[in-house]
Amino acid sequence: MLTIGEFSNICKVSTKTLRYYAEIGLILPDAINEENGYRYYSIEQLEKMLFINRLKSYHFSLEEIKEILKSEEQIEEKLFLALAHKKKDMEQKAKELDKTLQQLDHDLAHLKQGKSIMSYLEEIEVQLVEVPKMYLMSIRKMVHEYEFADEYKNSFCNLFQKIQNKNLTMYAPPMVLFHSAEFSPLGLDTEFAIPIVEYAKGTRDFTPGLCLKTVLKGSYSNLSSVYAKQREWAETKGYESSNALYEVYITDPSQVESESELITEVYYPVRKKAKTN
Amino acid sequence: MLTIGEFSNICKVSTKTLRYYAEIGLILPDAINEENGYRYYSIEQLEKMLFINRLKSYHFSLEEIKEILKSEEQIEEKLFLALAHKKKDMEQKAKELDKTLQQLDHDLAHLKQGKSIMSYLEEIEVQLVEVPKMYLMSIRKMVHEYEFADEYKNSFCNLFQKIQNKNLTMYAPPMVLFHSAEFSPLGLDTEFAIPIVEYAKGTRDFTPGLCLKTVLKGSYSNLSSVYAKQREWAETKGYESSNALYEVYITDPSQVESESELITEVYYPVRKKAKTN
DNA sequence: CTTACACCTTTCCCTTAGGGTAAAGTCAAT
DNA sequence: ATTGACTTTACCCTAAGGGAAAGGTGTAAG
Repeated sequence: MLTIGEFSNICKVSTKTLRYYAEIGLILPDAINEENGYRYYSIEQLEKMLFINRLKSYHFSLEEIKEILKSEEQIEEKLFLALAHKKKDMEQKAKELDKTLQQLDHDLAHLKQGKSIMSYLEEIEVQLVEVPKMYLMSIRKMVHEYEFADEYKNSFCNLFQKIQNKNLTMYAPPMVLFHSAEFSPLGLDTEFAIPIVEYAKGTRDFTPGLCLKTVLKGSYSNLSSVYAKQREWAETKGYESSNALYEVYITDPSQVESESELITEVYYPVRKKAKTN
Repeated sequence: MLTIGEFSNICKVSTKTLRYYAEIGLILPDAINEENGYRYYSIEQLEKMLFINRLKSYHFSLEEIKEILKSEEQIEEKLFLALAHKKKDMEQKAKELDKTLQQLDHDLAHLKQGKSIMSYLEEIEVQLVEVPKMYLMSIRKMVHEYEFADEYKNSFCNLFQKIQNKNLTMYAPPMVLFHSAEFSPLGLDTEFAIPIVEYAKGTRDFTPGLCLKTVLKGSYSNLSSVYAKQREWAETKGYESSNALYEVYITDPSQVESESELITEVYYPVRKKAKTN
């Protein structure tokens, strides 16, 4: 039998950690001296501890490791599935890390040239446009971010068929309107819509009127920069919000190879502010 | 002025987060209504918030971000240094992620063949050897892990010179002995030593005697597996520890291209256990 | 003018995976 | 018997917020 200190030295796991693992039931000492509470670990437990360390290196949470260890019968299948899943996670993470590193390089290059990191904001163009009244054929539902691409495809597939059936004419590219900006547990209140020339049953009026319009090329992560820029523009030119903003996805997010090919139009309905001074 | 909710929607940062940032002084509302405590943010703060988001995406801690924002004068230089440093961190991280992914693939392949993940343990060979008495020329000091490679080089450089000066004969490859297994704030109690044939002043006796010996090829992260294996071997064959274990670094860790080229011998001094039954 | 409802406030507890420290008890060797 | 290394429990702390509760506001519609 090994004392906690010996066990700790062999496995390179601190005694503190071992006590914690005992507390959460991950690996319990083989025996505990009733009188003084000393923990004793068996030689066989070394292998279990090494296994735990291995899983930890794969970024499993202790809860997940417990779950894997618990399954006695089908441990191999469960382990295989868990590992395969973790692999995907980690590949995703690696990809993101790579993307972030590219961004970082980009920023560093900018700085070297004496430009500010946030100078990209100045390249965001805001135009004031009058958007004519449209008829929309649309589907509105709560959508989570992760299912957005799928819903996008399904909804527009659906809408295109309806249009064909009813012999209607498309007036502009498909649009997506978000009717609430905040995230709720149900997802975002999303309306997939196609502007139609003719009025027809099942369509609705859409009259955004005067709008600030910005064309965003590339990743959606820059959306908030666009929002900010438009807000700033409105502020300095004396406009105020008149309605909920909406976005037009010129490119189909599920069809695009790289994020950099994405094209999105952001519309922010405004009106001239009444003079207050 | 923007309410916290508007500010939150534009920047895609939760109101909870904004309150937290105000609490830690990262970004304070431009104005607070004295009567009802409502926070109001200005349009100018949007850019600051976007900047914070950018830095967050580079894995800066909020504390670090605060530090960067605080420096008004030399913000560009500071930012440049910080970014360059973060870049190194992230590249290191990416490398580790890559290594872990390779390991994972390896394990998955093993599982597919129906082998257990821990089956590698069975390939760790433990031999019982009698190590003859040696004279050691050595330097002993507290060494941190991160300075190990440097200390290794310096110490052996030093020792080699001494040997040459005194005209002594090397008896075996350079060794490193760890006299305490646990980590202390001062580092590990490390002895860099070269076995010498002749007895000479400045050398010390070293008589490990009977030892379990294992040759480890590859990364040090498998050291604990070796320890565990030797312990198990000793247990089942009725041996017990007789002295502190030591390791011999056949390869110079600073000269090796890839971790997989590392060769380390682990010696675990033992004696036959007195029969207790 | 009232009411409904969305929005805002503070306060308290919870999360992960342990680290640090203190006070007190215990083991083995000298 | 003493010493020094080891062990125990108990308590507080971390980073970056999330969740919920309880109560106060703002505004738009009826």
